Amino acid sequence: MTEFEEIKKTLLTIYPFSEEHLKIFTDKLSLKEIKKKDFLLKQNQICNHIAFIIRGSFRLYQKTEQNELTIQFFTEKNWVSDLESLMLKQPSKNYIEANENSKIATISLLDIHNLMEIDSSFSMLNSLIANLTFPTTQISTLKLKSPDKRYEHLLLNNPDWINRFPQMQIASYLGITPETLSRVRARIN
Amino acid sequence: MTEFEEIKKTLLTIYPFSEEHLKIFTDKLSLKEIKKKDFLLKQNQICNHIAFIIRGSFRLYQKTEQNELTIQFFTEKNWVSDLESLMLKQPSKNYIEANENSKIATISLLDIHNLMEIDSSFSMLNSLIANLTFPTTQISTLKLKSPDKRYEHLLLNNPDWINRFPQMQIASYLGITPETLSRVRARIN
DNA sequence: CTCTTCAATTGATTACAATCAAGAAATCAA
DNA sequence: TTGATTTCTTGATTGTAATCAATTGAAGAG
Repeated sequence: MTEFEEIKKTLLTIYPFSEEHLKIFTDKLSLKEIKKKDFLLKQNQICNHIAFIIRGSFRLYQKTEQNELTIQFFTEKNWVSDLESLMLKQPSKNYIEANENSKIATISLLDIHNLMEIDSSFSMLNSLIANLTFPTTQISTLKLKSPDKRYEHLLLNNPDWINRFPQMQIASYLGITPETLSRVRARIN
Repeated sequence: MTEFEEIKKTLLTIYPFSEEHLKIFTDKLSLKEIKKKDFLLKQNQICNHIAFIIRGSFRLYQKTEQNELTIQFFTEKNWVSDLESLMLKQPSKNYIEANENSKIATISLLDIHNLMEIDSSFSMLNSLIANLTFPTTQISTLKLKSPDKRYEHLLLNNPDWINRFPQMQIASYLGITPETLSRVRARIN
């Protein structure tokens, strides 16, 4: 299972787990195929898994009256979840939708907690969960508001997103209208 | 130590710890007085503690070229820390400054991890850490941009902040200028 | 208590992104 | 492949928050 190797690699960046421990962890994983436009999570569901993206991409967003508000994108070799719902065990405000046909490996929070009881070194999996997303950066870029600056910031930090996700979604992520994004792109390129 | 009672109460909201466990936890706490304008954390320091606010308030902010950008406020009976620096063990981008003379009880992340090794029920302390702040809500309110709406949202959710923190800081938190905030207030009241 | 400094208000002007609208391009379904 | 639907681009206009500026008000130092 070469796909588990990638997962083990990400685990080793947070803690020097033994091969044995890694095996115990990966044994808890379930592989799943998710078709484009299918949901990993819907509003009001309580999120109780985290998923490693083997292939494909996802988008976390909220539905407002007449819009979708994109909070975050996730691509392969990263973990995806709704941290807030997961940790607070609350119904989610968000949708997590596959933007492409994707393959993921999921593990439940319960399993993670059980692993922690088996062996304290698994406590380090917390960092894994905590790593999921720190939107602080997003908050500051939103407030340093110039659309051009925000787009440049994206170009610098997540250049791959730009050709991978529809501009409507990128615009929503940046907190601007699609028209403005189009003009920003014309201006900058 | 009646101040520890408040802390125990917050712990019990996340997990039914025994009185004995609560004692083990509170024994790790150190009490500190922090004067107004003193720092709990400065930029580039690695945050390795979390602090319970017994009395007073704090502000987490970034310094930009010529501005301060307020990310979050914290008041008594809540935990304060820089989640990102804490979990990723990275130099912080932020300052955490006392807005008033304050009294806190701190515990190191190391101590928390040690507790987890002693007894797996302490693994539940993760939720404590995770609880620190979920800025997702902030992101959506920033994008649903009308200053009036943002202020109303604040009035609804954190009315106490409004008379407690300077309007410059509130404005920065809302991502608007002080002038605009002043006008919003005149409009709404 | 007074003086100084910093914060908040109010006004006038400007800049710029949202909105409205229409056409071009790309994506999707049959 | 074709047609239908959605997304993207480009233009013209409008609304609104930022900026600049001046005054009032509050807080802090001595």
